[in-house]
Amino acid sequence: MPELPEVETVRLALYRNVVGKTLTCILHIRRDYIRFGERNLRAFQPAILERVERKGKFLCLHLASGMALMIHLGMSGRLLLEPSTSPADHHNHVRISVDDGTWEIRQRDPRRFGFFALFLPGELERFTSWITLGPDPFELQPKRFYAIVHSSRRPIKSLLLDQKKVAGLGNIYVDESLHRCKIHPLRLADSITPMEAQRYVRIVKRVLKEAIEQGGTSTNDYRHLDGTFGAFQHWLRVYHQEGKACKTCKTKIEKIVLAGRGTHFCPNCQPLM
DNA sequence: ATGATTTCCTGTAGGC
DNA sequence: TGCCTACAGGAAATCA
Repeated sequence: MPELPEVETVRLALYRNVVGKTLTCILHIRRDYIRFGERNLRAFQPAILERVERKGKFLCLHLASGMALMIHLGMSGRLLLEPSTSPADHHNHVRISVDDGTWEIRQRDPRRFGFFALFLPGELERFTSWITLGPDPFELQPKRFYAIVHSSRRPIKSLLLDQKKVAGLGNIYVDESLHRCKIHPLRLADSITPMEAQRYVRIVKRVLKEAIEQGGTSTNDYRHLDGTFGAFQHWLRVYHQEGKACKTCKTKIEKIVLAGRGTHFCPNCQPLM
């Protein structure tokens, strides 16, 4: 499922391939996939894509006209740049024509947990899930992070999944970062020491950076803008590794359910104190 | 107010 | 082999 590294990989690919080009028209939108801003669709006009912003797992395509296309990939979403001659299937909920129409940006999302929205100038500031996002992990200061965990008695994993606390982490990178940090996912957030908080900030940045360099994790649905696979699934230490030997201590990786999510950890490396 | 639970959706994996 | 059910999960809504 696309998390920060996957969304960032798509953002970088959009920069290399589409920024500076004109988004000509919205060819197709599945009505119940829009969720926000549907009344704006008629207002769409051709405009140059000026810049692509990522906040957490959200992508925001800023157009020279002042309009903004907001995209969330949900859990099975892909953003693909494909020739308009290649066949689109019924999972392509949004299609946008680029320049002369030889290429299209297509959002494909079988499970439809993602969304697409068109915002007119000034409307972005009222989009709650965008403006309430917590800090990006790459801009997270250890002191700020300690303040966040110190004020919550939720299990640390549940807090890390909360986009209002920290933006961009999902199930894969929470499990991976907690294992590398030797913190049990059930530990209450306010039991995290200042030293652990400092270490976590350092380690989560490193994991996310490595994942971006590997082009993200392609376990199931995620693909690059050109349809190719990411490679970070080969570097996972706990996620989807239940029953396998921990890379650090050979103990079997366990899987439990926490906050409704499959949660993977090493019971030896990550003691529940 | 806070945290836990439910809901949306469909392809896939597993059981019989 | 084929059918059926359970499961996967991001974020909003709802519940306790």
